Amino acid sequence: MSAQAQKQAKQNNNKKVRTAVTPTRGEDFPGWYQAVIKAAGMAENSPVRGCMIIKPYGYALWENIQQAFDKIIKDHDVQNAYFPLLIPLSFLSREAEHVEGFAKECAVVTHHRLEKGEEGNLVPSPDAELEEPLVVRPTSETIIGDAMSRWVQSYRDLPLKLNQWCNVMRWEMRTRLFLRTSEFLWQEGHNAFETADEAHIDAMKMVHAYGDFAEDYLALPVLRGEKTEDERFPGAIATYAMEAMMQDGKALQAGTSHNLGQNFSESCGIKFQGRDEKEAHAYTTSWGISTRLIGGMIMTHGDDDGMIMPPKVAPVQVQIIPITKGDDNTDLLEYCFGLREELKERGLRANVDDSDARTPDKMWGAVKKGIPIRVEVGGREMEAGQLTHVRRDIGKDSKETVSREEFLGSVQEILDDIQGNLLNKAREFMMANIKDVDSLSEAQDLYAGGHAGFVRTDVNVLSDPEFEKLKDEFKLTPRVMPFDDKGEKVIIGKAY
RNA sequence: CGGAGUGUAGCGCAGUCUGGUAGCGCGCCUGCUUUGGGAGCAGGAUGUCGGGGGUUCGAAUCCCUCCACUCCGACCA
Repeated sequence: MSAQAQKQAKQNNNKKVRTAVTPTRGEDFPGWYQAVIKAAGMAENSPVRGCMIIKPYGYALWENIQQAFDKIIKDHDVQNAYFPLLIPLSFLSREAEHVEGFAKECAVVTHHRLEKGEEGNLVPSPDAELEEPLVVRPTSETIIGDAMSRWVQSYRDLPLKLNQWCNVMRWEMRTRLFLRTSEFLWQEGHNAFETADEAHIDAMKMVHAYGDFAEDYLALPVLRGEKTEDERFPGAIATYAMEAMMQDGKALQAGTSHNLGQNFSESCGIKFQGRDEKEAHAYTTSWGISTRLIGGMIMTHGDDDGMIMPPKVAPVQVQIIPITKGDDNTDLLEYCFGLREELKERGLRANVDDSDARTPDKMWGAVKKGIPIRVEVGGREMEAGQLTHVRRDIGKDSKETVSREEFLGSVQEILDDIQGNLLNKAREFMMANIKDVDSLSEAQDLYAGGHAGFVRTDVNVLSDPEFEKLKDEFKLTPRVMPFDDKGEKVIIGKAY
């Protein structure tokens, strides 16, 4: 083959549009999801079954989520605290439904010492067995309830609003990075009130706090509403949730807020003397969001070139890539670092890629990490006091060369536009994939015809025997009864 | 816990049926040439072939045994 022919063959090959990530979403959605996480360097599987290692880039994203939502928590007059990782087994058993719900997925600590076994390996020492086994917290209602029972004596001690940022463990059968891991990071809020009304209002307030946060910060459009009885948190009288739709049309429960009524205050003994001088049990709520949100962001915003970070929580908002030439790039790097300083002064998270990687690799690295704005600076731009910038959400068609001043003046605006664009695109997708149907047979036809999204229909279908068949056939579950439909409709879909 | 499968270099795999000195691709390292959307050439490093036991002159390969993981189901933020 001649050099010319080789060049031609290469060009033809390139026409197939090489994606930064393989497989593509269309080829294999779950495979694509794993590849995005790997390509962006967010997390990986660990030697411990079902537990992930969150790598610095993924953890930086979590920290930004944490910092942003922590402010919101405090705006709701909730105080942060920390409770033990290990919960006495007897605590968990206090609430009947609760223990029933979590018993099957608990990691249990039974010993407090190791010794040399017969084969020289370490084994739990038989004479060091705990009198009462300890459970690695799957959630902390019971141990926080126990503390509250001691802290609350009078109606004057209420409301008591606590939150903790921590890890929890649920021994899941099948795990997937961020979406379902045995150990995950979350915040769990636990509030106690004097009246049923206050608890109801609080549970509602928090699901809306989640919904607003998901939309405003993560650009995740969500449906807010109540969970059906079957999908309720074990021990709750009502569970409210925000439900998101992934690009494959499946549902992701992105956050939940529970009204626990007096179930936990009775089983944990959270009682107080009321204004009427009588003894009463408090009304409690609990609410949580987790690292699962990261999985939701990936599957909502990512494309075949990898991650796309919403600017508000992006670990790096602007990646500056010096287009180095020859040996001495001192001036160019100085220009780039100067630019970074100016971006930092504007409160932005900017980074200069001065690694010795090759330029195209740096560019694709920024693409795969989903950094909202990539800035390229070469010798020519430096001379002219210019730079070239590209938006991740649009790609190379958005490439523009402007003066440094102009960029600095408009960079925040561009980031805001990206943030809005991501939310709008995701919202349009979700809305386009929710189909209203009047009957179960209509839903049946839709799914049989390959519908991959949600179906919205009358809540009465929940008690229809035909609904069970539909659920089984297409692996569907009732996701949420949206507040927007006043609880008269139910959203049905396939869940993660 | 049921069904299926896989463990060989950092990653992805071939080699196993039919026993005979450990292989390929990517990545990594060195050098030169390159560098504005995924470079080319040349050279190089890396392995208790999941663990233990057995058969054999000889085992990644055959036999026994244990272990781990993955996928499908049941469970789920």
